[in-house]
Amino acid sequence: MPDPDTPLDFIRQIVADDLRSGKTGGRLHTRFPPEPNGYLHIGHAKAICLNFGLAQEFGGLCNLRFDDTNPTKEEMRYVESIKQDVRWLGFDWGERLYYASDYFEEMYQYALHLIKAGKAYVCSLTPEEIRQYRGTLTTPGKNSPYRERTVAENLDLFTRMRAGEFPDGAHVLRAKIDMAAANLNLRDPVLYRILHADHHRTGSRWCIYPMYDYAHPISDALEGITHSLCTLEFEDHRPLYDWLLDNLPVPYRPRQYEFARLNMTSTVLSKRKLIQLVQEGHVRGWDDPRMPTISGMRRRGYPPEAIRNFCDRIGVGKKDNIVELELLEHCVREFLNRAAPRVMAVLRPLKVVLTNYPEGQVEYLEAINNPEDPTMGTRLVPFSRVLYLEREDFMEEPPKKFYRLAPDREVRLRYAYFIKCVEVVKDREGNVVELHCTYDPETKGGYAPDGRQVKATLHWVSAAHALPAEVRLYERLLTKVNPAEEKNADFKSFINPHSLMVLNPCWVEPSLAGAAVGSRWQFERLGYFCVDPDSTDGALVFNRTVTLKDPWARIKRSQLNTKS
RNA sequence: UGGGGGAUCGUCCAACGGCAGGACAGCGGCCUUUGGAGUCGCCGAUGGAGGUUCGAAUCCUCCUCCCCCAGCCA
Repeated sequence: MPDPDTPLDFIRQIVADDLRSGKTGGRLHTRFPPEPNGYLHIGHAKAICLNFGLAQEFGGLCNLRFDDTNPTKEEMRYVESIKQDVRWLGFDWGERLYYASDYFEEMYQYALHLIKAGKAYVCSLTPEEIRQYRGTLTTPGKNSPYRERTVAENLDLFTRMRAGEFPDGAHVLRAKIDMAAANLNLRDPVLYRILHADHHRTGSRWCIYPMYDYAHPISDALEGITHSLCTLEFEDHRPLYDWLLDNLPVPYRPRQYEFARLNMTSTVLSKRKLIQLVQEGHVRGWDDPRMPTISGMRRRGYPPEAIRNFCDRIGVGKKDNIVELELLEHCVREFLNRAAPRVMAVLRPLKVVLTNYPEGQVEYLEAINNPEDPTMGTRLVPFSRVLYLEREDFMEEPPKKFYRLAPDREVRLRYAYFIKCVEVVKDREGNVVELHCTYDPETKGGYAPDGRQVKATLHWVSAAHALPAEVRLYERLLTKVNPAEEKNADFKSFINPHSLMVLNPCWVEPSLAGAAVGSRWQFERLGYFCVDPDSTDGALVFNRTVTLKDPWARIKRSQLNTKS
């Protein structure tokens, strides 16, 4: 049971009340019902955490059920990716993996029941005619001319629909409710359509397929779902959900509750738009680290713990929302700060020669793997005469508040020595290509015996020992914070042309040799990085998961702003 | 203009007739061998108008604004 001190969202409130009152026989049973027609994204993660989380918290069960009622859009590969993503997020459906298609026969029998009760009929209007007969938001619809077919005729036609006697679109089965209902969903909704299409699970066994509105309440009832949670746009469908359960001899009576779907800044979460990004090549695939998909986030290095924590923090309500991406990034940093070992890597190398360091000498310096967790131990990092430093860590004419290396200035190299820049080497165009520095042998380990201080500590790698790597940096995929706000514009015009930057070669410390694909590291002072599956034996590829918080970047920005 | 929902700091979520609180973001201090992390502080909201009440974000009335619905998609 949940901690009595933390406030419950409205769904948990309902569940707690129902459990207390015995309304559901003391049972909680939820389900996560994705359609296998695309990859799961962070919005699904919210639903997954809600449904599975509820079951965990209240001692209930949560099923994984594929809502596979439209064979023209669904594929087995999506089923597999969805299972993998749910599992990766840390949830377990036990033996309760179901498919709406498992219930096709029961659904068919229930349809027969409705027909016999005079509550469903076969309609032979064309799709276009059905639309016209439906009326509009403000005007009632008209009864279909086929509405009064006899039970016998309906039974005959529906049986023959199943038998494959008719082409796609020739007939549909409709519920007989009320063509004048203010709620369009009640204007004799279509229950079954003819689709001569192979289904990824039932093959060619069926050529009529149930609609979502018909299949969902039956699936829920068959599985004994107590609380059927869905998003707000289905609120209008609840009267139909209830109508079907009231008119069918189902073994259980579930209830539907609706919550607000997740929106995030600088992000699109509609399947249509995501599939467009993939198919038109705006990203490298469903698992592109810039994608808000679970697989994209996994590849990017977002830990499942962080995603779950994010879902806890955003809460569950009924009002439209747009959560700032920064909150997700905060959750990622928070987890990785505790979990990710630290290493040194130089993304934009600037060669530095320590002119007074003995040629050919190598020292192994002890470095702490994670200051947040001493049990993670230490490692040895090689140090020698020629190093790479981060280009950004040197400025020939340092502005105010720039504390890093500059001509004649002394800084500390992490775990190593104080060094001082004595000469700047440039090419013919005047670009800085190399620095000559001296080191102070008295400062080994990074402390000066005379007590003198430096303002900055820089990361570095030894040129002779470092491993080459490719590093991919990611920025927001979209340039608009709230893409949905721009109603008249194509979201693709907001695609950030600089969302991916590939850096190569970068140099990483040798301890990273053989780092496992998917392993997550903090590159000191730069951010968190994750080994990409594109890595090969000889060349590591890293994705930047998220940067560290960077006050200097902020100062730079404000200095730029005040100048302009 | 039909029906269904929803409005609390910039953002997300609390407060369930009794001091509007937390988180993220932003800003500032302390600390620091990561300008990281940590830590302290500041900024900052009940859509509007009436009413009920000793007392209203919460109850009532009216108004305003936002979202969803006219697939044989889910």
